[in-house]
Amino acid sequence: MGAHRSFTIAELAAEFDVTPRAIRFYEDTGLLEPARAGRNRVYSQRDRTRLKLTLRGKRLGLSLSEILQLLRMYDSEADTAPQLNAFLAVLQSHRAQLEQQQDDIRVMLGEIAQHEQRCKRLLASATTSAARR
Amino acid sequence: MGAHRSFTIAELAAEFDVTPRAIRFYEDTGLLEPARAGRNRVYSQRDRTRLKLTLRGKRLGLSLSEILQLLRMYDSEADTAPQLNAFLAVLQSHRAQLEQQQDDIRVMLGEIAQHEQRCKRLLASATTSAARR
DNA sequence: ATTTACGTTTACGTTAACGTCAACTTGAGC
DNA sequence: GCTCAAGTTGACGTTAACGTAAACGTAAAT
Repeated sequence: MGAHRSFTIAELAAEFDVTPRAIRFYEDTGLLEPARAGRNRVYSQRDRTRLKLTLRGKRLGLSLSEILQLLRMYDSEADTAPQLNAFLAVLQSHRAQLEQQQDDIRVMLGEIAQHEQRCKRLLASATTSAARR
Repeated sequence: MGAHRSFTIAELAAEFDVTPRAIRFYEDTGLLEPARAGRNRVYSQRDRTRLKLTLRGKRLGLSLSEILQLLRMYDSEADTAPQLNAFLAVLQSHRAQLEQQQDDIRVMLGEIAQHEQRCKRLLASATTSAARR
């Protein structure tokens, strides 16, 4: 149960901490396709999932149109060999980009760790020299 | 030797595959501070490094102003305890964000792997069924 | 009956990050 | 002396991703 619950725009907005305006905007770009109850939008579990994927894509710096391409690819029924090969090519380049980001992150985390060490050393020496008085 | 080489705008543009316009724009925002030879810009190793850091930040989805803050923090001489603690707080939140991104990437790479498997299975079965004829 | 809360559409405003001219200047080569 | 390549400074244009305000509908609560 709750398997095909539905959501209002405000519920999704609260859950994912985005504005209703943003959610409607995502619909304009094709990322979401909510049903309607009269005028009002009704979001399915599928919409919720796509919203979650959208926000994850955004955190990684993808543009909305890039995210849309991904979502479309992922639930497209590619079956011919050319289609499948094209699909694979896109996946590869996407993977390469993610791996580049992983490297970037590793390097940055390393630098952060160094700065943290330095800060803590300085703080420690500051308090001990204060304590000596 | 080459230890404090200098660079023209075109050299940096070629090396990092960005336009001179972008590089000048980064200067406007404060990210770069090239010296001048008459009117012309002369970039030092330091500028080159900052450009590299800038582009890495961009790949991770940071805005130019965020990158500027980081660069400033990293070569600021914080020495009082309040400054150091503020510094540490920023580092922590930055680290948290990077770790979030790491998670996002892990999940996405997992999904990509699944799709790649599926594609390859389908391609294999397509060729074998073709070969059977 | 009328606030109040939540939703809608339409439309214009805004910020970031450059792209794209246009109109020079300047040094190197012919 | 002239051209050409590379650089310069404005200044305006563009795209993405919403924010914001106006004007309205509707259902529930007082």
